[in-house]
Amino acid sequence: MIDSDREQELREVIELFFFSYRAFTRGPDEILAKRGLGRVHHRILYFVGRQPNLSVNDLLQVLQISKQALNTPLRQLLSMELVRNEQSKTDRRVRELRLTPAGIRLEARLTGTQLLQLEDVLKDQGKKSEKSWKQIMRQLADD
Amino acid sequence: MIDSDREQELREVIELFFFSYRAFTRGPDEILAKRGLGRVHHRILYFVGRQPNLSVNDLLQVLQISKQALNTPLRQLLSMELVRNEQSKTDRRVRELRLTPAGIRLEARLTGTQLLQLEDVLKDQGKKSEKSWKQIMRQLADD
DNA sequence: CTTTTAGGTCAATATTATTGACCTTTTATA
DNA sequence: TATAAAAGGTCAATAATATTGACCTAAAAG
Repeated sequence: MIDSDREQELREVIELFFFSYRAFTRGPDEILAKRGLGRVHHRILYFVGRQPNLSVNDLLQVLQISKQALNTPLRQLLSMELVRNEQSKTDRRVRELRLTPAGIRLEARLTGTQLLQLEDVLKDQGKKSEKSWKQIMRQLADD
Repeated sequence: MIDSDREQELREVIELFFFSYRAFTRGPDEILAKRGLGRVHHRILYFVGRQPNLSVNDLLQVLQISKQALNTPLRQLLSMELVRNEQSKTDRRVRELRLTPAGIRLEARLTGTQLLQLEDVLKDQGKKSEKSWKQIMRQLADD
């Protein structure tokens, strides 16, 4: 059992998690909405940008969605020429995904709002706080 | 413009945010799914529990969803007798929401998984890290 | 040569959300 | 007091996003 005062502190954490996550996704969401895109499109652009030549299967592992749920938004990004799709040379079943120059630009705009948000907050808090934040989040993510 | 090494550090933050949020909502989501409930039901239970006698309008402000999107899950919680709905004495247009004993128990189970997760992580990290985490999240939320 | 893997796509369905319209009850105000 | 505004509720149509199941090709692995 958790002590009641302690529980109140932890409930603050829960609420901050909820409100900050919402604030953090608002920037990209607004830009996406203007183009008729959704959060999954951003996630695809983000992870393909971070790791070029990512396979479709790897992307599915990261996003934890079904192949069919990925298919539509990925196809849209391909037909908008924001993402490219090339056959791997080592295994020709595999499609390696990369961002096109336009894809790189859109990803930079989307993620850019979040980078600015973070830079703005973290410059006030110091390197040590940032490390602590990451440690906590890493442990949560590894659950 | 943001320095490229700095950008990599901030992209780590973005990814940790994504992965930790997903891990953090998994516990309640699994319990909810067994009862045919969704994340909104948890949010209703959570915020009504935190602030008993919350009005429907106040709840809408917090959740930032439409009245119609709240209506169905709230009605379900009322008919399952997890939430109660009483006319305010000072303004009889207003319905004050409260958890029933069963609602309190379910909310405790749902939020309980998150409290345990947090307690487990934060006990390793110390009070100071916890304060830093909250500071950062508060600033993000207030954006 | 057969099986498995990677990828793709169609169809049916489910969930969750939206906007718009319309209703009652109650309070506030011109 | 008559009327406007606020709080709440609900129906309908639609949209977005997801699921599962089925089935297909191409290429690699056994």
